[in-house]
Amino acid sequence: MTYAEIVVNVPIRRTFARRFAEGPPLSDEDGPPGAVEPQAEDAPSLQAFHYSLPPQLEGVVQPGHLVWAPFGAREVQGFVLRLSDSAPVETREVLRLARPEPVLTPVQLELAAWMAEYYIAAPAETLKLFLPPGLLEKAGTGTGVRAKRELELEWIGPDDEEEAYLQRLARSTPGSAVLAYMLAHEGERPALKVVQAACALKSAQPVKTLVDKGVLALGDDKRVGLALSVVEAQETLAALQGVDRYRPAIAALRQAGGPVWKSDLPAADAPLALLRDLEGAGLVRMSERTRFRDPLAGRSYARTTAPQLTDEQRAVWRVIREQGFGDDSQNARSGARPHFLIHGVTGSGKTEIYLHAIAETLGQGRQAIVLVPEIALTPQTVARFAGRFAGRVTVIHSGLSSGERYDVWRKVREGEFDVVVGPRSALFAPLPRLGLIVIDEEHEPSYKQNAEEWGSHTVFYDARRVAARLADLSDSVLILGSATPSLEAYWSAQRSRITLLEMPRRLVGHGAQDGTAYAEMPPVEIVDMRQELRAGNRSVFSRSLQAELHATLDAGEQAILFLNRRGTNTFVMCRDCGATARCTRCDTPLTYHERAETLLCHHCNRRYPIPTVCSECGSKRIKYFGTGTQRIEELIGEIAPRARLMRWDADATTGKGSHEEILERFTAHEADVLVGTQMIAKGLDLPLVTLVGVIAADVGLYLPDFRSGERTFQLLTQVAGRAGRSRRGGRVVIQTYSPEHYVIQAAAEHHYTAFYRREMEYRRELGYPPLQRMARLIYWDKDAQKAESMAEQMGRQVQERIAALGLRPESVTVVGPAPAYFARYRGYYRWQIVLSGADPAAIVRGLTIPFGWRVDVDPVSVL
DNA sequence: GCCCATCCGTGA
DNA sequence: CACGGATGGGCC
Repeated sequence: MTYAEIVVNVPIRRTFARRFAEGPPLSDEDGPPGAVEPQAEDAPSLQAFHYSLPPQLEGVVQPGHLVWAPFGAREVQGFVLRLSDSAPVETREVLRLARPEPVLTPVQLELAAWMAEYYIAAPAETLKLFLPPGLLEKAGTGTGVRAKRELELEWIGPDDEEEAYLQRLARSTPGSAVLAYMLAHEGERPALKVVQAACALKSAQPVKTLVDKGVLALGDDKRVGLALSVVEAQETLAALQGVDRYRPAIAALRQAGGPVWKSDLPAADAPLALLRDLEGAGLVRMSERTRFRDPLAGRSYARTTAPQLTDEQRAVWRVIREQGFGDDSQNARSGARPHFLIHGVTGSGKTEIYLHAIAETLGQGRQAIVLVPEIALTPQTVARFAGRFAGRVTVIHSGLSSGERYDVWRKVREGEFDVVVGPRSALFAPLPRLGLIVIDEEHEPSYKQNAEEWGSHTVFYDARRVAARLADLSDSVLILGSATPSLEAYWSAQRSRITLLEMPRRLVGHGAQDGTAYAEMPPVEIVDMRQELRAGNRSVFSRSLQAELHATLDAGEQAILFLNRRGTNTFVMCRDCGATARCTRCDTPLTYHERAETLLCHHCNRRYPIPTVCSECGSKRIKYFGTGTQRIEELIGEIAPRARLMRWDADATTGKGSHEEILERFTAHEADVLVGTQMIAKGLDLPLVTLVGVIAADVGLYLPDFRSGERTFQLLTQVAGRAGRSRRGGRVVIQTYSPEHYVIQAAAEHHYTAFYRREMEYRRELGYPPLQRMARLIYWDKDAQKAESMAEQMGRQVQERIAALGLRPESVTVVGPAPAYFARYRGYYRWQIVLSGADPAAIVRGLTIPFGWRVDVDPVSVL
């Protein structure tokens, strides 16, 4: 007897969920003031159940299959997780397959199991990451998201005799037949049925339509008569018989030169009845077909060919081709292909290497996943891949509807696409013959599913880690690329787990690879803002930055000013009692946004009215301190009124496509100065930019997080890389209060390895990753007392567990239980326990974890 | 989701 | 003590 463990979607009660299953936050916003907690309500959740296989399904049902199974009084869909020879409970029988092919590949199943183990998550939850979106919605009845069917139209009429066809068509329409009959019997009031019969109509609909239009009048005795004068009725008939109303649809259909979806025609030009007329006249073929909701629909990409590689690119590519794609590579490393890290400065041409690797992969009949940070997922990025491999590339991004997502998933599963470009979650695309994974901008924290996030996530995975595992399971090549690699990746490269490939030189201009001109990295000046103060300059702009800014404007060039703080003023304080305006839910200081006329919590996004009196002492003397990007705009107006300004931050880019719009306008030199937050740091190529100013390099540097140095270095390096990407050259001014700090020094010298060595010393000293591993337990609760007591309880359990494992005290460090750095968020009190050591996850694995706790293995931050 | 067992209020 | 509505657990 074979048994199957099946994961079915069993909605569980929300009140129940709040206490035992999911994370605390279930809605994004608090309800209105005084709102009661939501009533019992069911929320979806996957759970595993055991079934037996009937004889006819023995050997047919495999792990990964979607099947129908009895569940209570209902039939539900479920995924076969694994097969076994025994079951721990009495079982019922699987009914039948829901789809002939398994929905998940064996590699995906194995990866899901590995993730559950590694990230200490429920197997069903990791499995869910791989499932087609919406497939298990509506209690597993499969009625959620499905393929879309729509009418497809194709012009099949003759090219020249159109007019004749149209005339016949016009006369044959039911409406005109009815009206013609009524005109012929003018003065009479024939019964409805008589008209119907005379016109050979199956229904009274055309008559009713004419009544609705006020052409005919319907009496209460089911008799109809003309409601218009004879002349008016004749005009109406002429219009009805006229061919003009068909013309727009016909023109559109003929112009298309092939099949067209009905919804792609302007709705007013092509109502269904009109199209049916055309079909009836044999001019159009209509068929209902499954329509693929293509995220790249409506975009055409210029087909591009591979350019000649530069010497540097050639050298890097040779290593990847020989070690990664060569026939011997499988034997070289006990079954796994090597992983590569391309450490290439901004503009060094890494993307071309990715494209070569994809071409090689496709040439071997295999497929590729390309991960990019969500913010970099612009049409330009997609175009580079879609243009090179026309028709074989699809894209996943956060803007897709669940229907589009489902269609992409299905097409990928069916092997219609060979390259999937997308953010973190694109890793779970069901490519059956995966052979390559590329992770661009590998250092980006967005590759880690953040345990801080508001939502019901339960698997806090790191796409880099998972990709490495996936590459090994699927015998794929893995290529990571970054100008500022994460310490983890670079450390792995130092220990030969990853093959390090250096691309230290940047190409000049926008993909100008003719004759290969290289540019120098821009010189960086560090300005000590303490000196500026001493010299009597109280402006946020140093004298040096002001001079450079004017020089840039004089030369007709562009500047970028970077400040990683939004808003006008970053805190609001009472002059009399010193109280600052704080978020009632997060306790963080509020930022003043002049444009929006509001105080904003940057943590939870809640808005507050601008205070007129201090909430503590009632004083009217309220002062605004601290500088954000909006204030910088104003201040530039004061020192350089001639500069045309643009701002690029989260406040300026609310609408869809506004990122692109701002970029396009700045590139077109519609502004001289771009002020922005870290958004401006990401992979832009702005040839006219010759000056980059960092207003305050220290923002974020002193946060009590082990990665704050790494983050700041990456940010500064990236921002500095925006300058001088053309032959015009460029310069960078970094303003700071800590000019001697190694992060700032190394960034100014464009010296990654100098940073790496110092940072590793610090990590080694304090036992931080990548030298030690971390696991973090976080608890949220609206009740401060309960949060504390739960944390204390967990703390005791952790200590007991450590004692039970007999670990030496120095081999594991436990920080907490203690309130997190951001101790409150959206009204929840946050407590945490951070474990570090050789394998802290092993400690967590043995714990009983009550509801409300989040387990974050390899946390990206511990704030 | 939906069924069902249980709990606890109401009113006789 | 009978009824009904709310509550919470199980379903394999």
